[in-house]
This record gives sequence, C-alpha cells and structure tokens, in this order.
Amino acid sequence: MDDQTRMMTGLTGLGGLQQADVDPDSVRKQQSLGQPQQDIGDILQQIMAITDESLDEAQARKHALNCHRMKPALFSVLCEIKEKTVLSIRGVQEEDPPDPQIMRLDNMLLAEGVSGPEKGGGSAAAAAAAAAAGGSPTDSSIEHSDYRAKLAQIRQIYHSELEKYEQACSEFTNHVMNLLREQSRTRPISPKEIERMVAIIHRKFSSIQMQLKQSTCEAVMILRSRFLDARRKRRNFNKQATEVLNEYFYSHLSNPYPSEEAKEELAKKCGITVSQVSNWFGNKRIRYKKNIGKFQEEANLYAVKTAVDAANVSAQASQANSPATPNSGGYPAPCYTPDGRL
DNA sequence: TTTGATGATTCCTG
DNA sequence: CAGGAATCATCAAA
Repeated sequence: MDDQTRMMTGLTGLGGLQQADVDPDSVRKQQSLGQPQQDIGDILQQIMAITDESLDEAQARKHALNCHRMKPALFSVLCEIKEKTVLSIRGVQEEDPPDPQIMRLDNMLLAEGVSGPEKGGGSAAAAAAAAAAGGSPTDSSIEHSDYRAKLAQIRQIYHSELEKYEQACSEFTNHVMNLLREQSRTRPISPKEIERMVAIIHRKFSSIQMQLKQSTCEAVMILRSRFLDARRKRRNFNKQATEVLNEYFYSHLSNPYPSEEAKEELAKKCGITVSQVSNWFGNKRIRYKKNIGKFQEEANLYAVKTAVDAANVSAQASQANSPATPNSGGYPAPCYTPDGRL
C-alpha cells in the first residue's frame, strides 16, 4: 500500500528523536529540575551516537538505555516538550466536524437501501420506481425483482469492500500502534501522540471510504435512471385496457377529450396512470386524424360494440332512448355499411 | 432481421 | 397548462 509507506515515513518524522526535539532549552529545564547535567548530557550523547553504530551495538546500547535509571524522567520531560511544540502546531485542525459530503453520501445510501437494514429502503425505492414506470402489475413486479437483484448486487459489493477497508484499517492501526509502542521504549511517545496517529490513519481510511461511497452512489443513480427510463422498457397495455380506452375513444368520437374525472376512472379501470391515459388519448387522436381510413374497421367494431351494450342496457332498463355514439362535429365519424364497409 | 404498432417524450402553440 | 405534432425507443409479429 502506498499510503502505508507514506504514513510510515510520516510516523518516524513526527515522533523521531531529532535535533529539534533535544534543544538546549530542554537540557536547561532538566538542570532547573535539579538533575545532574552530566547525566543528561551523557544520555543524549548516547542516543545520538546510536545512529552511527551497527545494529548489534545499537541493540545493546538500546537495552542499556532502557535500563538506565534516568530514562523515565527524561522521557516524560521530552514528551512534555514535544507536546508543547510539534504536536500543538499539528493539532490545531484536528478536531474535525462530521464531513457534510460523507453525511450526504451516507444519507443517500441509506435512502436507497444500500446501507442500513437488509430489506428496508431498497424495496421501497424499487416500488416507487416501478410505480413511476407504470405498466401492468405483473410487469412492474418483474422489473421490481430485477431492480432489487441489481441493487442487492451493488449492496453486496459495497459491504464487502467496506469490510475490506475496515479490516485493512484496523490491521494497519494495530500495526502502527504496535510499532509506536515498540518505539516508545527508545524514544518519547505519549499516549496522546498514539491517539493522534490513529486519528490520522482513520481519516485516511475514511477518505478512501468516501470514494467507495461515492462510486456506489453513482452506480445506484445509473441503475435508477435506467430503471426509470420507461422508454427503454415500454410495455404494451394489456388487451382489456386497450379495449376500455378504445371503447371510450370511439364512443366519444365527437369529443375524444376525457375530463380529469373520466381519465381517473379510465386509469383505474385499465390499471395504468392518469398520465398514461392522457398519452394514449393524445397518440390516438393524432393517429386517428392522420389516417382515418386505417382506423375504420376498429371504429366500426367499437361503434357496434357500444351500440349493442347500450341496447342491452336500455332493454334491461326498458328505456329506448340515448343513442350510443353521439357524433356531431369534432373528429370525423366513420360511415359504415351493415357489412362493415364504407 | 425487418417492419408496423405503440407508449413515451419533447417541443411548440394558443 | 392541455393538446397537437414530430420523434424516439421498444415491442412483437411476419
């Protein structure tokens, strides 16, 4: 991992025992605390000399230093100095508020049902999408399951990736903490410093997580737009619905403009939306007007059908009035002979 | 694969 | 904003 190496170098830089950490002030401070200057000077000399030695020698000296009676006191002073200089500068912008971007992504993933409880928002979103797409209940249920399957796929990828990231994050954090603990035996590292380092690592990983969330959101958006684009998945209305619409159209040929109430009624009867009814009538009017001859047969069929229906109704009600096709003006009515020809 | 049918969308007009 | 007209995209039969 590239970040890992970068972080590791940052680590040694941050906590490393450098010249700046061992400035003369700290030495003077030690003096003022009443400890022998010679002792401190010796220790510092030894520490600085370690870098010039071979590994074995360094290990031996490290051990010797670890056992030195002055070590705890010196470490605590050095920690204090570090705390007051290097870390206080770095720590200014460390109290980060929750990132609004990541919150937005989280909310979206939750709303789309990618994150959060297993079968919650996802099906709701799919249902909404299916409703918007229209079509018969059977069709929408097919699309519904299709949508859900795809969403579940995205969800699975998202969670497995997230898990991988979290695992990597905790592994790396552990690794760094162990390293720091190990190093804290030879150089002054306060618990606060370790805490900060962990926070830095977590921030790094959360920025990676944000990328994951972002691309997941994009995938969901693409899926939704595909799903909602009705033109891609046009389904013909079922036979019964077309019949109901045609019946209305031809029996109102003089004025084939259903009112809002009539549209709602038709929509309910056909199991489609009001806007689909509007579309259908828009298409039907224009296509009928463009080529009346082509629709002649259909017109005759429905004219006869409605006439028969009306006759039945009136016969049952014993009322011999109200003609079935009130054609007057508006769209040209078909003229037909009893055998169905013009 | 081709082609007509058809539902949806877009743009324009009154 | 509803409706007309043109067009698109898909379905389904040949």
